[in-house]
Amino acid sequence: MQQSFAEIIVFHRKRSGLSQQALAELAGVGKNLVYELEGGKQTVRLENLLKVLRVLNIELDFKSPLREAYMRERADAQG
Amino acid sequence: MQQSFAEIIVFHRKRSGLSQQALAELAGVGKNLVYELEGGKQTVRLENLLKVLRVLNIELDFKSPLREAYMRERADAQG
DNA sequence: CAACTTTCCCCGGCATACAGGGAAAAGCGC
DNA sequence: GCGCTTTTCCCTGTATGCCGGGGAAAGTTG
Repeated sequence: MQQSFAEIIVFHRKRSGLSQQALAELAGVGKNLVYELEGGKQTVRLENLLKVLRVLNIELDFKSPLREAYMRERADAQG
Repeated sequence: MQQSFAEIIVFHRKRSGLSQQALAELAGVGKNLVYELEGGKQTVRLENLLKVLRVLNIELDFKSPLREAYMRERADAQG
């Protein structure tokens, strides 16, 4: 894929002029979690990653070869 | 924007002809985790979500308004 | 250099995600 | 109806993610 979420988080945080502590508070997580997230730790809870991404206005997207077929089926089912 | 990872996982798993148990084994996680993942549980470890997505050939992508600026900066720094 | 902010990295303790077993219910073909 | 497979949902022990505090190191500003 692209860069790790770690890099992206650091970049967005700094662009927002936030310290790790400030980001943590806005996201409602502990300061250590932000630190670990930025270190690329993968054993974090999805919930907490999402909280941080939300504050930084970053969205998560899924990609797969079957994705288009999925969209077609849904559109089909719903009209 | 898109569907939850839960829906996507179910869809891809069924398309692969796998049972929850089989997917769990391929991903190296417990069967209950697959069950919870498909139920949309957000308190799972990112690591485990990624393991399952990998088996199903689903990639994660990040999107943000600042993303382009990020890419430019990187390209700039590297070449 | 001094003063201040931020980041790094440790710890102690609590909360909870996880694996795996089991059993009832649901689905599916015959 | 009867089998067989799969899914749903419970339980329990263990592992570990998380928080808050703190202090050293690194960075920033003057």
